[in-house]
Amino acid sequence: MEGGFPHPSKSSEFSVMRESVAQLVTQALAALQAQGVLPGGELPPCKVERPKERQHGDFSVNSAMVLARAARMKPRELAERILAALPADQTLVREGAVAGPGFINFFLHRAQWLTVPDTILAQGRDYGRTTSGRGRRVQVEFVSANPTGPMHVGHGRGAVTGDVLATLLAATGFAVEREYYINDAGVQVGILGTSVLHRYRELFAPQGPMPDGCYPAPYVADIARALWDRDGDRWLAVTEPPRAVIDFAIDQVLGWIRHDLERLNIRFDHWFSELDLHRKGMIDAAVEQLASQDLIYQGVLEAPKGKQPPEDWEPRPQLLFRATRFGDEVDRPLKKSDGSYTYFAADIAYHFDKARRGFDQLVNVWGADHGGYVKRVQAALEALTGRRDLLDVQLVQMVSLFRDGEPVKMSKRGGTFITLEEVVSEVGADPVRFLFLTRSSNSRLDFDLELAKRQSNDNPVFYVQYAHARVHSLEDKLAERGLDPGRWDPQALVLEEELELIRQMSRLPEVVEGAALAHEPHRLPYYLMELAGVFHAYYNATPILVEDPVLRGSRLKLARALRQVVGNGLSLLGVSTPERM
RNA sequence: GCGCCCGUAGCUCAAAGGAUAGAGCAACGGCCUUCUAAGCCGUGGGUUGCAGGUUCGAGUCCUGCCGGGCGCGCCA
Repeated sequence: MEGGFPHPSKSSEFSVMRESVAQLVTQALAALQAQGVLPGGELPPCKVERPKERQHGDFSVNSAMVLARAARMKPRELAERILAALPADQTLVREGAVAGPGFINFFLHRAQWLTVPDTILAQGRDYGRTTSGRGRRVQVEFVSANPTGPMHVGHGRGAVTGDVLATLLAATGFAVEREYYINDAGVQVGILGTSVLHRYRELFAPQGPMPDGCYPAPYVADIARALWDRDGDRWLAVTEPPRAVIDFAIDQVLGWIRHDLERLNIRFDHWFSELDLHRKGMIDAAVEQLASQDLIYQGVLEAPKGKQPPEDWEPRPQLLFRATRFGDEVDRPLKKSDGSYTYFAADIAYHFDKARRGFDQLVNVWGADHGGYVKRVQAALEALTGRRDLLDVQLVQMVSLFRDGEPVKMSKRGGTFITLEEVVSEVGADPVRFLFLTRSSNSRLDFDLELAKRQSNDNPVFYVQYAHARVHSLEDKLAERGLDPGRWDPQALVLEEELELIRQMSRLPEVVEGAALAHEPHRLPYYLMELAGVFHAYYNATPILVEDPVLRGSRLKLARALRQVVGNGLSLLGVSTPERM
């Protein structure tokens, strides 16, 4: 970690201009260390940024401001020293200037930028990938919808978020595994079994109303009929649903869930069963380990203040985990009053198991209503593994459906509930995947079914895909007119718009890496919309298939590079790259 | 009561602690029919909820308020 830049470059491999600049500055800082201007050893981290203002150059470095204190110099003075210490024989930077409070702004040689299209085309589908993950193992757990009913759009958002995050991490050089945690134990799946059993009996004789809390939705009857098809009247005599019936129902629902995920092109490496945790004694083992660390006791929790406590609330002693030792607000219960484990207890065992599987990092994508669980799971993980930062939880806010700007009214009771499957069937996988990532996970998302289907520029998916298709139509047009592809000569590209397009195209690797490391997949769609915007503007203003073979060839290569960048970006999102639209 | 998330242009939202806070839509003004998309170009629009603090620098970090969402025990 020499020179104060967090990611020592491997720019020969990726040809990221930014890395090359970082390398240059690193050399200068090392020289200043040798001269005694800067203290030896590791320096605080500095940044190379893309300035918003063109007049601030191609790249901007903040080293002088960060290191001024250590150097006991004013930032601008130090900036001058850094500039003077740059290697003399470099061909990258045309000009370096000290500006503002002490930024060093670098203006690159035009010829350097003009090497980028060739680099992109040479790297092809690999352009955008980096190795900074260094093969470290990351597990992304996502969806994990209860196997008690069809997935809704909120699950879909979590599914896309987790899937793309996993893809981005893989593209950044991590070894990634996708995992689905099946909540096939506990009360809810029992209710599913009871509901199915009720509908099953109705196939033989009229029954009374469903017991309280059961699922009235039509899919339950579908499961009951399938159960009848397989087992006949075998379960007529039972009163409580046997495990075989529950398992049958869960399998049916999981089949739908897999199908829905498949339609979104999402596949998991592992499906992890909560029931296995119970059966294999893994919860007992985890709780015993906590007990051996004196982190478990019998205690009485206070009822939550502020709102009405539950009807049947009464203070009673229960088994508690000392989560407060690890930053949680209160100690958390491990067993219910009937003696069975809480969901939290199973989650402790589950995450303990993840840790023992040797992952360097765990990422969970959860619905925002699970936000209250983050601290306690992290607390338990820290207690069991000593690692505070092993788990990162990305909370995904809810999705609201709209149609032509009007909210879609949904009620489970009224039967107007719209499932993920219905949305995907109506608008297609591409808009769902792309549009679900057009907000930060922390923001609620409005999804307009009509907008998602629209083939026009106000639909971001169309807008980006169309940039890709446009280049292909240029190829068609080329053949149609009997033109040859011309010749590449960077000298022919003299327009500022062309340089700007190249600068934007050069950003893909840093956007991918940044989105992966920050666990913020929405950055990629935003980048692609901006890139597509720059290209569309260029395309609208500038004829590409011109008579002059040199100009034609040069602009065509630019367009082909653009197609590669947009295509790679869309592929990382799991969105198709149509050649015609 | 406590914790987490959110509060940014009329609307929906961006912005690894960086310079003069950006896009899309809407509004306003212009051009138009030309490598497929009633399209393209441009303009205006802000005390980043409020008040302090940290530092070279805060929409971003800290503290306290205001407003909204989620959660805090037997759902997962």
